[in-house]
Amino acid sequence: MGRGKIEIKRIENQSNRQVTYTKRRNGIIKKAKEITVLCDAHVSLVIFASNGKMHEYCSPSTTLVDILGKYHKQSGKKLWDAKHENLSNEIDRVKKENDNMQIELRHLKGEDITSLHHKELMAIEETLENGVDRIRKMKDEVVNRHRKNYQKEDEEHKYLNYVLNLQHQKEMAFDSNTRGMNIDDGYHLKMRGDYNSQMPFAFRVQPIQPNLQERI
Amino acid sequence: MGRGKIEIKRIENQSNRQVTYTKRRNGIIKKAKEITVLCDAHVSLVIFASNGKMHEYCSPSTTLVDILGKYHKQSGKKLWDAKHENLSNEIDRVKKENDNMQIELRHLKGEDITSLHHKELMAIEETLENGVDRIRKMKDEVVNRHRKNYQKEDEEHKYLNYVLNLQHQKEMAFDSNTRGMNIDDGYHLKMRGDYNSQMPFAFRVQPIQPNLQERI
DNA sequence: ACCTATTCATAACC
DNA sequence: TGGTTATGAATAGGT
Repeated sequence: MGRGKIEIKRIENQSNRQVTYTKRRNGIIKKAKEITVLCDAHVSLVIFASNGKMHEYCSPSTTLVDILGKYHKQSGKKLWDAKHENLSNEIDRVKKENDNMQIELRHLKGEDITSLHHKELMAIEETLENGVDRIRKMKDEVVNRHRKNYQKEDEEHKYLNYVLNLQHQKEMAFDSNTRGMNIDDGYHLKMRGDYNSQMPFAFRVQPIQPNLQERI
Repeated sequence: MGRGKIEIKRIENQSNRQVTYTKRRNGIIKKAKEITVLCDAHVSLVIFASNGKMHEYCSPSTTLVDILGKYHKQSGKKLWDAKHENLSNEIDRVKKENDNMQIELRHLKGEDITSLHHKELMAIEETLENGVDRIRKMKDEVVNRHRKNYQKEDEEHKYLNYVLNLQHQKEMAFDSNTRGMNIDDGYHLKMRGDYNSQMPFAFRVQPIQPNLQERI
């Protein structure tokens, strides 16, 4: 139902999927409400979108817990015990995963390696060498990026200083002139044109080597 | 949708209500299945008819219990007791540990490092360098140990060969003597004292360079 | 249960 | 995100 028929299979386009999800979710909840009213049924509906967001509907004058209680009686499935067991299994599974990762981590750090065979040691060494390569490349990239930023900021800072200084000089000159003094020593004549070539040397941008030990 | 529009209010006619219930229940369950597939949502649907009969739908690869677990987390409503909560907490804890290790592992392998600061990259690099050092030392140790073992075994093997050979020679000599022949060519005179210095050169242990690519 | 006129839900488009 | 509309789907009422 819609402008075209669609196959019932996962919608690949992410935003289409989201839109369809919202519309259909509303549709289902509407239907759930209707059936509760029309047929006085009791409905519990819990929907999780793929992004993890939850929506629920529960028929009025009931609660999910009530429904679950009834479910428990009717189905004979013991939700609590099952829940228990599930959780325990989940814990075991995750812990095992944990252990494996722990071991891998230790190996990469060169710990607990006495019992390893040569082939295994070689594999670990390769992984480590790859890692070092990548890390070093990224480090270089970070340093370069930072250096560029720093230069840019420094340049701006120097320029600002220069402009402020110039303004100050002018104010000084103005003050002197109002008092009948002339402090034009030829210095001010240079203060036109592009700021970089005519700026006093002290204000020009210098290549900087930042302290690499500091946080960047 | 039907031959006529109906108001959404309780259907008074018992059998109409029953029929409508069945039709709509199927409709809702179908919709639930569809949204599950189309949008990979997770759905839990429990319906009780007014006569008390229950029907449920739960998206595949999930269980009602799972859904309830997620429900519990999202809504904060406590559906079960402290025991379960403890287990849930344990899972959360272990999973978090998992995530952290996962991240550390990735970093050591040089993955997902674009957002890291320089200081962090340095720390990782150091860890990796330490790891490489240790792994290489262990590798050397393994190779040396293996070489020694190999030499030792080889030595024993050669010695055994020598002894067997010697015995064979004696038997040959014995055989010859019994037939009145003398095959003592001076060779046997050397066969006393330590076996190594007096062994024919071909039997002496040679340093061996094993193929390091093979499993040791 | 099945049928079908009718209403409804919604896919595509904006 | 929210509104519109052409179209296919769901279903009310009848058999």
